Amino acid sequence: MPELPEVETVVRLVRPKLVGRTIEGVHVSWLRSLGGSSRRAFEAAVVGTRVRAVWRRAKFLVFDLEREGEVAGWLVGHLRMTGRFHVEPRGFEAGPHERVRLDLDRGRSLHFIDVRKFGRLVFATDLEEAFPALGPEPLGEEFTARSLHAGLSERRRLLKPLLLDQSFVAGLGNIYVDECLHLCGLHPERRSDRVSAADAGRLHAAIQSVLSEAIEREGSSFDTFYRTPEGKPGSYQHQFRVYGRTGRACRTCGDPIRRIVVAQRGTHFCPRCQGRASPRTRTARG
DNA sequence: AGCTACTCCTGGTAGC
DNA sequence: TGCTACCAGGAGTAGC
Repeated sequence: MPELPEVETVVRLVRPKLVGRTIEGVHVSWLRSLGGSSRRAFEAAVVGTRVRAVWRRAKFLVFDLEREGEVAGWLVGHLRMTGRFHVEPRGFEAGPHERVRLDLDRGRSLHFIDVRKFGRLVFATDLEEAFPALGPEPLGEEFTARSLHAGLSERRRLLKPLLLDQSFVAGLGNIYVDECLHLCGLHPERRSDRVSAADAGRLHAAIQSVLSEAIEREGSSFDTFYRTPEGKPGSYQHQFRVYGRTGRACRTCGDPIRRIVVAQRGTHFCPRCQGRASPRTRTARG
């Protein structure tokens, strides 16, 4: 599932191939990938524009578009579970899962490929409107141990669903949350307001080190879905401490990794290294 | 405020 | 072999 490290990898690899290119045509095979726009409106908005910049916010990819030097809007992409971007020579056969294709100058095309069709490539004239409420970037300066501890303290939620909440911190997903919680030794069902400042500091450090290392390794590929725009798998999956390791030995203590379901998400953790969940009493009815 | 359930989707796989 | 049933999961939404 593409999370921040995978999206960052895609942005870095696709940027040099897209910046400066003009969009000469579009081909849409799955209308809903456009997020509610019609083919005609999308085409009118995008064809003839030039890509000025490619960047990332949370798990969104953003292409700044200009027309005759003026801002013409933005293309906002989200890979969700199975989305991929590839830049290939014109005529490249991207297969049955291509949803949108942008034909570029200099004989190239950008392919948006998405098996499960949850991903989006949306044209926006207002960036603020295009994004949902997003918390700080976990690798940005705003996100500190202190701010994390303050945020945890003012909510009363279970750690795992809170860390998955993009309005709390933007960019983590199911895999990296499990990895971060194991690294800092916190149970996914610990209540957020019961995390000490010291533990929040460890969690903060864990988030930054897991994400940075995953970016260095170009993300994680453990099934056929995520590949870089060069078609290569990432390699962070070899570092997984808990994700997908149910029943196997914890790399720290040797006890078996357990899988439970928290907030409808498969959740992997070491019962010995990650302590106890907070008791559920008094959380539901106050 | 915070929880669960449901929705969108398809490929893979378990069970028969 | 071939069928059905079910699962994974990011994020939005509805309802309690």
